[in-house]
Amino acid sequence: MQYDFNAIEEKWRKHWQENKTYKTEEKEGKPKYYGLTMFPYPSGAGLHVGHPLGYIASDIYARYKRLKGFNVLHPMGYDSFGLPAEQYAIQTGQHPAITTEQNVTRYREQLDKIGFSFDWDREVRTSNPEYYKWTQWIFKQLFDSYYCKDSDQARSISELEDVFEKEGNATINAVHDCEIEFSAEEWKSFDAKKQNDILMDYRLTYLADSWVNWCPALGTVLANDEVVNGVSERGGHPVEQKLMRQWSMRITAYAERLLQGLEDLDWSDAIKDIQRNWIGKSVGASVNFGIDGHEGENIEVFTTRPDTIYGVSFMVLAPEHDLVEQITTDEYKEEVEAYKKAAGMKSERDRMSDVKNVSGQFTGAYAVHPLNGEKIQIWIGDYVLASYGTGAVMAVPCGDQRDWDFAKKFDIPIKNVFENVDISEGAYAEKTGVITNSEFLDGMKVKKAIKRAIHELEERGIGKKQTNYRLRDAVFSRQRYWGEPFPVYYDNGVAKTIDDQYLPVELPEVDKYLPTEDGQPPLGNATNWYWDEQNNCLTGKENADQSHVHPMELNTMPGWAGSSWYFLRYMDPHNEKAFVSKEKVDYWKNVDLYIGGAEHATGHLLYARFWTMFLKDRGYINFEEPFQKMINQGMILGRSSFVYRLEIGGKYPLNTKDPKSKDQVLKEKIGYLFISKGLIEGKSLSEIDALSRNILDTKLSKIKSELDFDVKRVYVKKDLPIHVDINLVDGDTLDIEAFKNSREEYKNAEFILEEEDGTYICGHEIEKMSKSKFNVQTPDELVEKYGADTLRMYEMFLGPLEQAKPWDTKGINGVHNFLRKLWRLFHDNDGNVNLSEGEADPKALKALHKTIKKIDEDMERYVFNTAVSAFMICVNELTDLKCNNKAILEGLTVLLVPYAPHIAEELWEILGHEAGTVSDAQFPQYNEEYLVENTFEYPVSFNGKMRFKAELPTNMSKEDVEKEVLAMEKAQKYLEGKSPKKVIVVPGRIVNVVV
RNA sequence: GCCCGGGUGGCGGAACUGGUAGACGCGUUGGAUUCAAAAUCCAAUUCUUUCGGGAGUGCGGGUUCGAUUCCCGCCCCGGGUACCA
Repeated sequence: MQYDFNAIEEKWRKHWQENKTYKTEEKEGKPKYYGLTMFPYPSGAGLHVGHPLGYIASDIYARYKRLKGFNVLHPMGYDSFGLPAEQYAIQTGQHPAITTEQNVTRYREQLDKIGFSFDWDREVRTSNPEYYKWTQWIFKQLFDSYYCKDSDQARSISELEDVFEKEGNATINAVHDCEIEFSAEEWKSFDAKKQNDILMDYRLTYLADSWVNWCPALGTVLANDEVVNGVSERGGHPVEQKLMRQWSMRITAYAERLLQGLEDLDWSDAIKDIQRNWIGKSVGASVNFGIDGHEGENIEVFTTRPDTIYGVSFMVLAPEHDLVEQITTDEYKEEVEAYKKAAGMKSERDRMSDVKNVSGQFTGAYAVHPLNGEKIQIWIGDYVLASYGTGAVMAVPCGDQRDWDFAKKFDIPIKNVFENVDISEGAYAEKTGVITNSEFLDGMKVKKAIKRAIHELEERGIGKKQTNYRLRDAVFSRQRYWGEPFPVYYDNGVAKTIDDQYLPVELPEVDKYLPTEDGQPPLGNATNWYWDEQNNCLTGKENADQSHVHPMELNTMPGWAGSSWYFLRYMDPHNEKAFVSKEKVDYWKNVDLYIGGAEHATGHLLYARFWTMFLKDRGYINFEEPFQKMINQGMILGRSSFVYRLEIGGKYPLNTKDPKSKDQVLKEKIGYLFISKGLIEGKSLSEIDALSRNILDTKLSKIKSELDFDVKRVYVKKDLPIHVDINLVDGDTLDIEAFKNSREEYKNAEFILEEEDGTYICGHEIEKMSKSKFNVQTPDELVEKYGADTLRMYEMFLGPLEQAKPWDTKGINGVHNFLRKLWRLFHDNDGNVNLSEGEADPKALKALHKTIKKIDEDMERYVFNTAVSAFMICVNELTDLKCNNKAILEGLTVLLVPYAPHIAEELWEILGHEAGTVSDAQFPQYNEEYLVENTFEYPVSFNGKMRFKAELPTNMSKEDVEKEVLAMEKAQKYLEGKSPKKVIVVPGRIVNVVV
């Protein structure tokens, strides 16, 4: 029998499904392994070959761990709330749930074909009410918590209320936005609304007004990168800044822990760095500067260099700073207003890209240096951002390049506080050196001076040590339909959460998915979207006038809500009493290996860490990092093909009016003309025109009679590359007939072909895979043609997992041939099973054990491509040895299970084992004895150049090796009669002779 | 600008701590088998050469008996980030 992969793979897929081979077990005495891949958003386009890359690696690892005797949890699910389905719903009216269901079905079909060992009984979908019930529940937990800085953890908000009740808020050390201080008595005297408002300032998820990019035409808020030049990227509608009351997550409370936690994670440095930058910790001091003539007013600045405080020569406020209006003198009012206006006109993007142009405006006011009492000018400048720190800086031009540029531009004196440092050409920003001209800091090194300065500032009550983070609280509201509804209603403006027993609050039906006419989010269209406090159910607007009926929250949660905790649900997916049981989460703990794209570095991967820390604080789980080790798979790039369309134009008699529209007519009449790549490569337009002359003239003469205007001739304007579907191209050769049939307008297209062989050659380029580039390779066709085992191995063989690489099917034959060669080891020339029993050949044993060792090492290093090579080498060697020994082939079969599970099952059965049991076989034990060599072939180098090889016993001493080698005839030749200066012998490695 | 990652044959890539550069696969060329094809097998394949050799891991230098690997300077590509005080 030939290697019939179709039959084999179908057989085993069915077997695995029917026997639930990959059901997760928690057998006693076995260690646990939790392997996870980022779950996909089920888009309409289906999977392309890039998707399974990470899944295959993850599957290989999970299967490997299983063979190594682990209880393995390897689940899969769908991140099924999201924009594309909603967009589609807006266009077609089809409910996003239906679209999602269809897409999930398609994904599942595709995934099933690749032979993954997922335990599908544990599938989760974030859009399922049974799932988002618990997303809502976690939201409520956050709502009912505050962050206590003393114990450095989240605690119940009721504890906080107790404290308020007893002591007010003066003693409490919590993360909050509360601007007032109150006593216990005052607290008790506040009405419920006021108390709720205050608690809101402490909650870990809270309502606050935040500035957003509001697009009235789209009825939604846009992310910064969706706004281009002040208009929406999609559609070009105007965007305005608007204050909106929205839910936020107090992730900033966790800034330090999110930063410190990175230390112990086995993630790539790239991702850690991105998170570190995002959190953006800077340590320094806040300092208060008085304002001349404004008693009691202060400018608070944040600086990381308090040691340079004597180098301050001016102050800069952000143009939006609150104090600007108050302190600007009459003399400068006009200029300051003008500057503010100009700065306001600039988009953030403009301000970013315009780094070199320094601008600013003097306010006429002076600050008072808190240490030496000097008067210093106060300026405004748009290089100072209102949103970072205090929106004001003390400018130290000798130590900061931006301040230096500013001082130079406006002729402000620069004071040097660094000993023996020249600052005539630029600022000195290094954190080394000795401070001078700074009174009590003179002669101190920077580090010491910083400490001393802070000490002094604190002593004199003008400043304090402070740490700043760039990280902002995360907005948690979306003006969308297809997301988790908030379990929240508003009783006279006070947000209240719905009791746990009535969760989930299910997403209501709406008749359209757009915002309402008065700009409310889509949920404003729902008929039953009021909460009846008395009957604990949703009800309609008609009951809204009853005192116990209140409007529901109209926003929904963002995409990252469901994905922030999904890894926990897999442990206990059907639990109706808890998001996960204590028992399950204590068993499986965090994810041992997480595989996914690097693009989620500041989104999902940060939020999931935040929620995990929070859930730990509240005692639901006992670890605080979700993903212990992570690998980010690189993107698989597509190979796009291009055809080159000739853009034509006409030469008209003089005085012809409106040649453009006549060109258009010509274009339509003449139709599409494509030219092969070989004819335009490196050619000028006039050369191309000359090549096309014949066909153009013929064409023109044919249609001339149909024209109602005169044309002298037709010429080539340019050659326009157009993406062509890669399915119509073989290598670079276009299937012209198929291309013509692919689109109505190409039916009558004409082609200028290669002169040599009359083919049409396409151009190509490596790009991101996307539908619009017609370069998407789906796994399905490859599975059909070569089988899943081949696809799995080929995707791994392509190169290191983390690296981006172009997809090219050219090499897939090689992997497929390998599997066929493996098959032949078990069969004779007629295709009958042919195995031998008994002792194995030592050479075969060596081949096998070398491979065991290599696979083991590669798996421990998470290197998959070289493992495939190792299998190939092994099969090549066994083929050369004509080895059909059962014991050897058995070992090889088990080794291969993670990579090619279908053929491994089949061969396992052929070897006489119970069907379907190879996944739980034991990984072969490596035995070093088989690899012991008696001799080693020493490469002999002269002056570092390898000249010849010398086979010598491995146990020979250094001295003897030297003697033997030098005595050799070949050595004499390279010595040229001289005696060697030095001979280096590294036993078992190399001999190097220095002449 | 700053911070990461990378640059090795025609192509994907290998070489774990400095020790035979180019494993493995693709492609290409030649051959065997076959009526023929598919499949399979064998051989060659970094460049250059006067067939002795010479050069060679982005470029220039250095350390070393020996450098793809370590150090210094530069160039190019990919990703992240951005007046962060």
